[in-house]
Amino acid sequence: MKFTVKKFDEQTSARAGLIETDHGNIETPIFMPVGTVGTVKGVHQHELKEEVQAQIILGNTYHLYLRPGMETMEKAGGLHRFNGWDKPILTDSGGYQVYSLSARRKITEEGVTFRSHIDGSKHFFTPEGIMDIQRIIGADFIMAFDECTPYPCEYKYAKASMEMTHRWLKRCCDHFDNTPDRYGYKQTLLPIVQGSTYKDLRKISAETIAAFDRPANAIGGLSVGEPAEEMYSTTEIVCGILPKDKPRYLMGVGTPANLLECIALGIDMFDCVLPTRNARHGLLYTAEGIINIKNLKWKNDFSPIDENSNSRSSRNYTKAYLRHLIHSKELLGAQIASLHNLGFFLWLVGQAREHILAGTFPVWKKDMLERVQRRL
RNA sequence: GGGGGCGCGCCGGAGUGGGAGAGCCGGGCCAGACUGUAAAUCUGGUGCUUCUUGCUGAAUAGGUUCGAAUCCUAUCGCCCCCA
Repeated sequence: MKFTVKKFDEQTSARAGLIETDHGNIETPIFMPVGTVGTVKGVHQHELKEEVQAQIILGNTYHLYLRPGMETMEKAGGLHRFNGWDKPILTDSGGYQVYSLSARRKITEEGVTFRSHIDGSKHFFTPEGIMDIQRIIGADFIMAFDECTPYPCEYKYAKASMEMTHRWLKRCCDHFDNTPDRYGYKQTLLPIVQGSTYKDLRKISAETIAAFDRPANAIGGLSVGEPAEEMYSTTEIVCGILPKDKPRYLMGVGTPANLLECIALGIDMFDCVLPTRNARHGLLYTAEGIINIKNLKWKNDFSPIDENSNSRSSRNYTKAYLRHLIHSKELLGAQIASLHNLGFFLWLVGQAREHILAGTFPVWKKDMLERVQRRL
């Protein structure tokens, strides 16, 4: 993997860059659609490419390990071959499931035991094992095994958890560096900064992570319920420490406004389930504001869903029709809405990149920030 | 034509068979939530009102009773059986 910053914004910490991988290039800042179980819910791979213009998608270690399982993944020749996506893939390590499935797991220094949410069976994951699994999945970007702490989180717990995540990172790196790339293309390991919303912990964690000197770095433990201002101030501190010449990935973020603010703070990569989940629930993001397509006021609105969308279906189908589909729980509704939201998220980061390159980012961002938060 | 059964809130269902419930379970409808996906999920509201308050209310109209969704009469509607 190679990262080149094409341009630093003069007034903010935003940058436009290029990540080169064996599965193709990624222009940053970038939004990465989440495809937990090997599919971005409701969206075909060719639609991700041609309409959404996604450049990289996610998969999830915990979910893919449980189903279809590593035997199938290995026989398939990795996730790219399995799901037919030939561009880059990043897999989350299961660190988020340590948070989201907290009732079903037990953490020890050695690793985490999960009781499967599918059949209740027990599975023990170590940092080393998590590296092996992601190698087999064949992710271009492999995430370190961490603990994503909840919000709020007591200082004492946040500190102990962060220190354990750092020890796990050492184990991840050692094991990763002693195992070969699985399918003939380069795999890259990303460490994750933790420390909850405590500035001193975040500073320590960012310095510790930076010292590992990996090709890219991630920030975790945010977008777990903290106020947006906490997210921004924490991101700002961490970005001030993580090296400028390496990609910075803010995990699990976020809303269009979050993306704009965090791009300005120096984030290059984002992922979030919001555009796809909210699409299925009828919430649409547009450059003019947020639409709850289920609302009565769209019942007889026969204008296009979004005439400026990247997504062909958003230009061709009407609001009234999409409202009907979502109301009727028709699968096509979820598909159209997911395409729409992902198309918008990718358009938004693409525009951010163009304005950074053109030197017009701050002005554009100010205007867009106001627009995307409106309720239509 | 005769006999029997049943009628409540936007719809369906259960339940009750003199001491009310604007109650219960579905659904619809109206809103809200959702951030490295246990989520095509979850939460709230859905007679009127001055909305943490009162009021009206059990097909319709009467009646019995201290008190009726419940018992009686008539009418209307639906279902079943017999002719």
